[in-house]
Amino acid sequence: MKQRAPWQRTHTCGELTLAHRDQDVVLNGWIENHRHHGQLIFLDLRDRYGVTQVVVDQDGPGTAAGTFESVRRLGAEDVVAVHGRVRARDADKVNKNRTTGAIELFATQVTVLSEAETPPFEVLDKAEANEELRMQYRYLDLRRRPLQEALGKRARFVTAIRNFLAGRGFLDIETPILTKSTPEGARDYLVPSRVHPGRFFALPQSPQIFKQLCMVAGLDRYYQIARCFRDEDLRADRQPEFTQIDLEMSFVEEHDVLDLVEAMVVHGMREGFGIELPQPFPRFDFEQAMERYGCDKPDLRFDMTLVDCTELARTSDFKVFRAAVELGGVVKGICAKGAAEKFSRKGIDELTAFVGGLGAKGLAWAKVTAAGLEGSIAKFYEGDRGRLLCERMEAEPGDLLLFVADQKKVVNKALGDLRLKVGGQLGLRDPAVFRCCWVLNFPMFEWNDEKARWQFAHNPFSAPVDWDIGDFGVDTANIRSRAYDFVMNGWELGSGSIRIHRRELQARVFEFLGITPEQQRANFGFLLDAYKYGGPPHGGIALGVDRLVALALGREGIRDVIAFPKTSMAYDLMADAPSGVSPEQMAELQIASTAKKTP
RNA sequence: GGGGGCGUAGCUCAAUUGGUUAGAGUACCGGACUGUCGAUCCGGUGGUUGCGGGUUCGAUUCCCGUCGCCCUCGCCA
Repeated sequence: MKQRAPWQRTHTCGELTLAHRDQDVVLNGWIENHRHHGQLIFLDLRDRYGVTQVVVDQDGPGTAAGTFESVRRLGAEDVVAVHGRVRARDADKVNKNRTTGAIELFATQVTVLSEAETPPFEVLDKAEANEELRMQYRYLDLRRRPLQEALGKRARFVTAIRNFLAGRGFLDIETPILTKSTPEGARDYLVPSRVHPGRFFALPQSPQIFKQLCMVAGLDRYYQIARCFRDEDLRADRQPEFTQIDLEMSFVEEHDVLDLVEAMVVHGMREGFGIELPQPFPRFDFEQAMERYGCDKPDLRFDMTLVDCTELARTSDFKVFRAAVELGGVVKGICAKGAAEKFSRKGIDELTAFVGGLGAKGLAWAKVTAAGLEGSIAKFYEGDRGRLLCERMEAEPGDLLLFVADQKKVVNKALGDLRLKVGGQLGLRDPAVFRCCWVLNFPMFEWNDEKARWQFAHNPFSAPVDWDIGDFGVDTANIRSRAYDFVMNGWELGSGSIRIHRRELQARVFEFLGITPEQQRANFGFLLDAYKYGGPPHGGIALGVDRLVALALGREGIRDVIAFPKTSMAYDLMADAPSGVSPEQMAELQIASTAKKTP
């Protein structure tokens, strides 16, 4: 039989019920609250599993001498062991808000395991404290239910993912944290090398190249819950270090990866959060997503798709529409079902200002009534013209129509964002509803105005849709890559591709982007070399765990699902990191700081 | 790097047009109380108004600078 010290718990603070009545038990936990009634004291004892009420009666049967006096001095967050007997409460004294509310622990002896100073903020779920303080004393904030629940479900989710992938033959393989800096992409976090003075490791922005080398190695199926590091400015959904479900498979095409990841996400969401995702996830071509939703990460919780009305506008009496078409632009609209009454003139003015901020010159609108259209474009769409427009927009009386006319890029951006805004105002973006989709065939390259050259739209290892493409310089903007994004509720949660697996093609891509053979050798030589010795066709994906968990739990940002996050200035308020180091350490590494202020 | 918001008691917040001794709730400390569960009642401690400077007879309030936190644009292949 297992040894148990006298103070150690027999049960947790979440599990005692009427089934345990009259049993002698020991609980360990933190004092969450205490209520004194003269000769009677109530303690709420908390651990990860719940809260149980402890009663200490000065003259109670079996109450050890001195117990009451010592308990009287206890306060919030003291850590104690309570010996006692489980007692059923009278019917009128049951606390229905707690799973343990039907019983209480009648204490015979209370041992103080650790005394606590008054905490800087109250460790109660309902107590408010600003985030700065909560981050500084993260270990106290972590005692509270919102964070404990987030970390608990996150762990369940990750375990489910591991089980899923392990069950399908994936190997969990660790890749280096100390690795090589590469010029493209995000800024690297650097680590100086002592034994190679003047040289630096970089922390990985992702395990990308190593997982591809795993494929060259014939490991066939790789996965890793991988920490990634990027030294860029932060947002609510970005931390300097974050976690990805990273995986790669050999001898596969897009549908193999997508099918597997879809099943994995469904499994993880179910096991981790009890969320059932509707399947299959729709798959959109990049172009199709842009046309219908105005963006490459559609929020499918509601419809309100962008409808092209360019042909109808071509012959319109409305000069703004006709002029846009004549200049090679497009006219598109969205139909907000039943929204006519929900948007006043002022509300529509606000929408106009909103799209104005996105580059649109204006917002044409009409409310659909049984008698026809009302609104800014009504007089140009009387009678049949109006009927045709409504038909095109699939609009019925009570609907609100919103149109933007401009160059395609502007229209898609303006209407795409407007769709999200109006959808939000109409309550169509329910945080308890989850809709996923895939977006495929992204452009391979995009033009960088600033640098006046083409650059990777996704990553330099994504294969072009046409394996045997001759010249990347011809019709560059229309070359598609075999890249795909996983999207949930308008959040990009994953990104991957079928990779280039032949040295010659990879080298040509680099060359097209102006990376010289010397630079290729210096930065990616080991990957190019590896392909000399037989690289299998392969592809994979990386999913952002922090964002996925935050979304599933309806949290505002990913700090709420990370145990020890950093501030938006990439600072750890609890550990005080980064910090200065001694001159000796600097000297040993043969580095010097040029910072104006020394920490 | 740019824009915006915030900073007052341990915590959450208030303080009129720039004007008396900067208040309230809560926490904390002391007292009363044998059925509370956000206990209640009585009393008390607690302030570099983030920091530095300026304007003023007088600054929490206005101005300049600075630090920190949050949001956001750029950035994040």
